[in-house]
Amino acid sequence: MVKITDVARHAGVSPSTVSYALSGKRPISEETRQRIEASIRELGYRPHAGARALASSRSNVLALVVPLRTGIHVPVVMQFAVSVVTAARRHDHDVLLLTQEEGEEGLRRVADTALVDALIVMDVQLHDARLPLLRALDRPSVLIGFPAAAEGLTCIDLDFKAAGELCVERLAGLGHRVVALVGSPPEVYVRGTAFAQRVVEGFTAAAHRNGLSSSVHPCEASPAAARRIAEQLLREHPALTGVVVHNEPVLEPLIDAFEQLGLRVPGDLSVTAICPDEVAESLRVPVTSIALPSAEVGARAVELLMRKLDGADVPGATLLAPRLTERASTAPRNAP
Amino acid sequence: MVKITDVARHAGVSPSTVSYALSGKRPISEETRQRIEASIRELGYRPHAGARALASSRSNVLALVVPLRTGIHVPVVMQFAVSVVTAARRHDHDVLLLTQEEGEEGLRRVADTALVDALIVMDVQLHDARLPLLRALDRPSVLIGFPAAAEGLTCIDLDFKAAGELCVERLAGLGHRVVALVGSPPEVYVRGTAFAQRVVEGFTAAAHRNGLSSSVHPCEASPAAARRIAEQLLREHPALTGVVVHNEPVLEPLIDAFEQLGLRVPGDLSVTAICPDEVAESLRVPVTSIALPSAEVGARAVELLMRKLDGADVPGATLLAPRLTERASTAPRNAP
DNA sequence: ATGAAAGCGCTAACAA
DNA sequence: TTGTTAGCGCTTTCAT
Repeated sequence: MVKITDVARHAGVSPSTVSYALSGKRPISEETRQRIEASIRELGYRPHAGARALASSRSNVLALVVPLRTGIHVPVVMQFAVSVVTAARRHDHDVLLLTQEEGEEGLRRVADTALVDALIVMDVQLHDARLPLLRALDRPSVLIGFPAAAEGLTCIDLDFKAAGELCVERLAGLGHRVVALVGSPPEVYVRGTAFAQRVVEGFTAAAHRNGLSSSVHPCEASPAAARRIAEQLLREHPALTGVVVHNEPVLEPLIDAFEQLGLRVPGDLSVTAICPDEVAESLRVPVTSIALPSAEVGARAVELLMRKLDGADVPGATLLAPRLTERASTAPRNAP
Repeated sequence: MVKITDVARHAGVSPSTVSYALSGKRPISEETRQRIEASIRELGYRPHAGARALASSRSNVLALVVPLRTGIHVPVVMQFAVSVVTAARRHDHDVLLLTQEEGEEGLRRVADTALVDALIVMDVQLHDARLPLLRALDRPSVLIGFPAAAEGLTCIDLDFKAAGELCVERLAGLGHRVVALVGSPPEVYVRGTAFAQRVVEGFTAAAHRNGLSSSVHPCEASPAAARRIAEQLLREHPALTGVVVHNEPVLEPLIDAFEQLGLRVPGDLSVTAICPDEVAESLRVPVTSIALPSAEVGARAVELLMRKLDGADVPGATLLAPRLTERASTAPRNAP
């Protein structure tokens, strides 16, 4: 194995000069730098990661904790992971993959052994058991998602309020005047500041702003519940022509129910959803939707972490702008 | 930070004794071990990963290279990655995530900097550009998939021949007497020892063994080609009642074509496929299929790597037994 | 602009 | 069964 002293000897300089040439942490004369670079190439030198980590107390590795829960959309996770790796590489860092399963002990282990410099935690729950630990660790972290109490933590996620707004704006733009939100199961709204509530806020505010008649309907995640909601909507809001769905499992049965009740999508009813693109695309009627911008979330999470590692202050909350993808479930309102 | 000397002092022993107590590389008296363990707990000691790696020239980290190619089934990759992490942890190793995108330079980097001890490479192509590098690296690797020339490499994959056989056996067991294989595009068969050919071998051998009439049909990955094959099969093999499909993108259009031609699946025609479970499940008619056992492949790949790291010899080729999942596309042959 | 030298925290000979 | 000690290869003060 070729080491830094070999390079130093070959280039006729001291090891520290090679080190500084590599890190750029102090000025090196152009000529010396050239010689060093030539020696490095010629000898095929690669600094030993462990030695570096030991001497500099920086491993240049980030931990990424991925969820295993069923109900999480796997392609979203994968896309996210890839974007984290890509972004990390741009900053000369690598990514260590941890599974949720490892739990708090896993986080503590990679942090306390100095195996990683910082952590990215996906799928953060409202009352996540890992929060106290993340606050206590001596290395920075970024959470994907917002827990109920985010003080002292750095979080990033889709701007769900803006997403709710955007869905309504699009429906309004298509001429719809009566809209409904089919939301998450009731219990989701109960436990404090949830992203589900943010959707409701955005939905309601935008409906108001646009002078639309609107209503909000929490919905259990079952086909039967979807069917009931569809019937209720037709009964109570006969003029309804626009629906926003923020409840993945219910999306398909809901559309089916509407059609069985004699409403064509998008002929009689326009539907927009907040859900992964894979879900929206794969439905019988591909649904106009807003997805979590996973690649952007990953890249931004890494940027935040890098700034924290540089000792800079970063915002505690980062909200990403929603992007709506037009598909087959939306159309202009029929002439009355 | 608490270090090994702190633990040693606290326990009244030397640092090396603590080290040996931790690694088990030499016998420690029960009493001493107890004292050391107590000190470790009390002080909250965690060995520094970088220092360890430097002193022992083992990082206890494996690299996992995941594909980005479109056409690769993402859930399969993810499931595989999770099983690699889980298996690695059982052997006290962590997993560094690399993307295909990083290419050979990425492999060389993590190997030459001693960031990882060994590598797992997914989605190995028949003539993979990384093969020479993997052979030349000073650390062991395991490939998922078989390249055309696998000498000097350790590979693992589904036993595609056995998969071809198993499909036929199932159809034969259901009473089918005339079967066809709709295979990969023709060019796949041209370029040497491919997994596609292994399927053909198994299919043909099993058909023979069971006294079935059989035929093999390479097929382009397009709906039009699927349609043509369907028509051709009906024309040339009117008694056909069993089809094996080893061509993912063609699966759905092929079944559609059969039904448009008046054949019910599985009423008139039984279909089995070799494809990811996600694909098989999501079709209009869920298809009886054999999937790549990703979790098992991941776990086995790690085991192989561990044995190589221990200096043991391992087989160059590991073939995993296929497992067939019964779904809605197969039924006993109609009484004639 | 460069060099000398002291560690970083651990492992593994070598000794006893 | 345990201790002593010399590195592992690099970074970073402190000097010059």
